[in-house]
Amino acid sequence: MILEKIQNSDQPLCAQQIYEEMKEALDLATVYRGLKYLEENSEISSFLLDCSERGVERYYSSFFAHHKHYMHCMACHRFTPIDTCPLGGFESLEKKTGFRIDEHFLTLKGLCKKCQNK
Amino acid sequence: MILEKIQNSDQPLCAQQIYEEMKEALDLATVYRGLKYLEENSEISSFLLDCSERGVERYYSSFFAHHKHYMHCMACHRFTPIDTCPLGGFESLEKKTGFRIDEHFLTLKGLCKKCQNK
DNA sequence: AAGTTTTTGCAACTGATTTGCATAAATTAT
DNA sequence: ATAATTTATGCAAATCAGTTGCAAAAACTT
Ligand SMILES: [Mn+2]
Ligand SMILES: [Mn+2]
Ligand SMILES: [Zn+2]
Ligand SMILES: [Zn+2]
Repeated sequence: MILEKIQNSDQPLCAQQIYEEMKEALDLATVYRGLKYLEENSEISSFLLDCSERGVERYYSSFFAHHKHYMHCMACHRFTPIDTCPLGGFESLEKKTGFRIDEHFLTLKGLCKKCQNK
Repeated sequence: MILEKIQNSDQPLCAQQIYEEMKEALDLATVYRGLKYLEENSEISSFLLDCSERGVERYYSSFFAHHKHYMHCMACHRFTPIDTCPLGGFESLEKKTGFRIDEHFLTLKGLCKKCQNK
C-alpha cells in the first residue's frame, strides 16, 4: 500500500502525508516501519528537507527516482523534478583534495512557476 | 564566546560540540539561543547534515563562510571545504521549468584522504 | 541603592521518528 | 482444521534535537 502510494505520486511524500491518506487503514508507526523496510530493501529512497515553514521532514520517492534532484517551492511546498543532474564530474575536485566522493545531495529552493504569478 | 568558537574553528560545528567545550560556562539552552540569535543576525549560517552514523544535526559556520559547500567524511565525520561552488548557472534550468531558483544546498559525502588510507 | 531590562539555568515541552509490548493476523506444522 | 510458531500491528511510552515558560541571576538605568 505504502509503496504503491509513493510510486503513484508525482511528488516525494513524507510520512505524515502518506499517513493522512490511510489513517483509517494504518497506524503512523506502521507507516514508519513500512518506510524503513522499503528503504532498507531499496524500493524507495529518501532525503531530508529543511523547510523554513514546515520544518525538517524526510521525503520518500520510489527507488527508480533514486538520485533525482528536486526544486522545492517555498510557497506551495511542491517539488519540481530536475531531469538531468546539474552536477558533473567531481574528478578534478577529488584529485585536488584527495577526498573520494561517493554521494551527493542537492536541494534547490525558490518559487515555482505558478507561485511566481500570484 | 559562541561566535568566537565558531570563527576559530576550521570545521562547521553543531550545538552539542559547542556545548561540550563550554558546558561549565553555558547551558545547552543558552547555546541554542545564542546560535539562533547569531544566525538571525547573519553572523553565522547553518545547514543540516543527515549522517547515517550520527543522525540529523545542524551545523554552524561563520557567516563569511556562507554559501560554502563541504564534503563530509563518513568515517571521521570531518568536513573538507570546497573552494569553488561546483554549481554553475541555473539559467537554462530556470528557463526550461519556469522555476525561480533562490538557494541551493549541496552535500557531498565520501571518504577523506586520511580515512581512505586506513 | 532601587527599579528596569536582559540573560540564564532548569525543567517541561515539541515534533519527527523509534521502540517495547501485548494482541491480532498470517504461516507452518501436526 | 487445529495447534504451534512467526510476523505484523496498534497503542503508548521513549527518544533526540531543538524550543520555550518561568523564576532567579546578572547587567543596566535612574
Ligand atoms: Mn546528482
Ligand atoms: Mn553553491
Ligand atoms: Zn509553488
Ligand atoms: Zn575522514
